[in-house]
Amino acid sequence: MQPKADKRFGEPARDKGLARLIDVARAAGVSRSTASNVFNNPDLVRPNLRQRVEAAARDLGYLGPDPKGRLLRAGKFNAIAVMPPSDWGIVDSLRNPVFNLFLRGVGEACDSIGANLVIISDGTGVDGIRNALVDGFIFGRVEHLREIEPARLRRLPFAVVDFDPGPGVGSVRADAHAGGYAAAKHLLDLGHRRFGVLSFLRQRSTARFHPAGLPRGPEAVGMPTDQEKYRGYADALAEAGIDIADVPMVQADPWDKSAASMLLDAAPRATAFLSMAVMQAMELVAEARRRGRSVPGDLSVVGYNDIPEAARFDPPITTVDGMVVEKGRVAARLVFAGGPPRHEILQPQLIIRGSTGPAPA
Amino acid sequence: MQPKADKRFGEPARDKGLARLIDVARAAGVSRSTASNVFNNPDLVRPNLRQRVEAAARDLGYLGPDPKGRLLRAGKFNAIAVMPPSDWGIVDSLRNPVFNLFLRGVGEACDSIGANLVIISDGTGVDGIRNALVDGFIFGRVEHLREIEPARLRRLPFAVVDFDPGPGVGSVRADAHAGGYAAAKHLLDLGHRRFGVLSFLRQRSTARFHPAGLPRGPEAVGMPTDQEKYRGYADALAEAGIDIADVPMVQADPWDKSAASMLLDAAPRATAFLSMAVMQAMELVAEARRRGRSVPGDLSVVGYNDIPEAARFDPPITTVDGMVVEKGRVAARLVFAGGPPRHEILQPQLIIRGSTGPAPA
DNA sequence: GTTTCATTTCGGATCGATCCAAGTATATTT
DNA sequence: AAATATACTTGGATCGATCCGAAATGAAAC
Repeated sequence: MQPKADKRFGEPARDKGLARLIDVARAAGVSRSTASNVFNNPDLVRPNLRQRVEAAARDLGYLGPDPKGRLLRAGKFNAIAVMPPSDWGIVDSLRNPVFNLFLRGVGEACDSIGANLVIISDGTGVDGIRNALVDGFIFGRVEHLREIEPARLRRLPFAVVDFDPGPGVGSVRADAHAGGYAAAKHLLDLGHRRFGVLSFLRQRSTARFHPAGLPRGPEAVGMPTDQEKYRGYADALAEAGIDIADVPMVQADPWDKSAASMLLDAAPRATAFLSMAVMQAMELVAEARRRGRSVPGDLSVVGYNDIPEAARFDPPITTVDGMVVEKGRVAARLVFAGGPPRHEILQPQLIIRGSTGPAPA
Repeated sequence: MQPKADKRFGEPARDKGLARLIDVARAAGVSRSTASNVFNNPDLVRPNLRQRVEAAARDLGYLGPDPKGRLLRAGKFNAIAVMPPSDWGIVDSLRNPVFNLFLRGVGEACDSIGANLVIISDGTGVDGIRNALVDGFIFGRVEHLREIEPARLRRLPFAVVDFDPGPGVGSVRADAHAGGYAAAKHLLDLGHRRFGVLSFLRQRSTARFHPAGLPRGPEAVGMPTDQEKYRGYADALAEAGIDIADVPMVQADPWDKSAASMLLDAAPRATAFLSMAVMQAMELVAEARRRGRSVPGDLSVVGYNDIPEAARFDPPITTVDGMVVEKGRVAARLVFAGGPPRHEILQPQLIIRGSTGPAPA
């Protein structure tokens, strides 16, 4: 993904025939400081001098102070970096609809203060962090402390999402347990008692079917947040006397289209499905309909995270708003705010739409 | 959109208690150059010295050369800027599904050479261009030459999309005429003879219905590319003896949901619809179905541009692949390549899916 | 016509690093 | 052991601007 950016050095402005501030100053017969002021504090310079400098600048084709030099003094980049998850590139970040939501949140905060948004190519690579020309970092998804170590060493403000790296670092997360709980509770309230679960796989591989619940160990249900969702499901089901270990589950990569099909085969009598991803939920609904089962008549599906497409889907998908946009906003604010690191926890909201209905009699 | 980013200057590293290269060098009892080499050309430094410098760096908590200083010498940012269309912010760029496609193309090129992608907040503002810490610019959508003038003055490589600013500037565009032509031709080949057109409005306002074709003047059919699509439609229809001036058209903002409804009312007998936006096409299909008309049985719809959602839609939308991702790729390559400005023209492809079928008998 | 005070202008120092020509230590050859 | 080749190190210059205290200018006051 990164054949080490070409290191040929840019030529100095002089050699390119470009005017520098000092050239303008000389041409106008004033000092560098005065010329600088013409561009940055015009009020301090008397009109006649100012005009002379401006004329000189025009003649030399000088547009204004070079950001490089200015930057060196100012020490501020007016930009914030988003680090894509470990093994992603820029494209993956842009393509993933949920991450896109997150970027939007960050972008909103950037827009509001006029800062630029930088997506780092070399994700969590040390070089990417060391050389990024930004005032702070946002880590889109982190699994290990060591991924954020270089940022801490650079002593730039940064924030981490969906991962609590301890007291020294700002972080935002959504209460995925509450989100999962709400999703399952909704289906229970509608009278459903036979469930199926669609979950992420941590590593890329083909879909797997688990006839009886959660295999043990950390690798089990995807990312830590997915494990929280799972426990949220489990707790809600438990209240209705259902042991989630008895609920069939398919684990699959989001791109794996066979997952929906596999789950419907595996849980032929289930009427309620909990999906940890809204894309998988849509795929499940589509597959169910292809098989002639009506949604939400015969079966109900709840997704997780709310992308715009879910609302346009036929039927519109009932899903949990995982507060992803808000997460981006908050993360950016944590970085811009400076100050002592804070930890924010957001509350997901269930959004009831058309993919869920009463359990069939 | 931009309350002028806070200009407080970052403090010098010294004052923050941060070590600089020179501090490390002093602590290790070597020259700055040698210390620099330890980080950049370790092979040049004998092991014992190197270890001394590394130890000193560790003791002082120095991670490596500060990108600011390095940058000043190197003159290269290893980043490329995307300028959102004039009145957009970062959020708008990320939200718009077609622009997102474009960003992906740019991102792909960035990933391949390990460069960062910067989305500029102050779109075409002069300051945004003047101060951006990037090696080149890509203008996502430009309507006036003056918008790119600051970039030209900065003498950084840049490329423009869907707009031909003349020989001096690199540009990429898709042949929208060909795309429009292909869309209309496809419907004609299927036997359709009664059409309706759904087009963009240039300015935000409520949907407008044009019972008889294109009003004159440049403001007529949205952006210049849309005018090309329109002429593409017109030329294809003309070959079948249909004057596009007789085809009902609704112009609307993409977000305006009333447009689909308005067009169906206005063209009750039409069986074929040409939409300049794929989102509008989906909305039109949805509305038609809501009215009990089958797609593609009773009527056919062709969109323009291919977003992933279109393929997942029920029915999958027949649309023109406007080569948006490729546009992004090419634009980025034009910028990275340097050399004399080139002008690339891409050929759109019709993608036949489920929203079009034979005209009803 | 000085003196006083506010307004402009100036030049040296600085931001943090890298390049480069020149100098010094080490290794090799004879 | 001296001469030469090679491998490391070094300090000065530089990248392009801004800051800041001091100097110069101009206006107002006496």
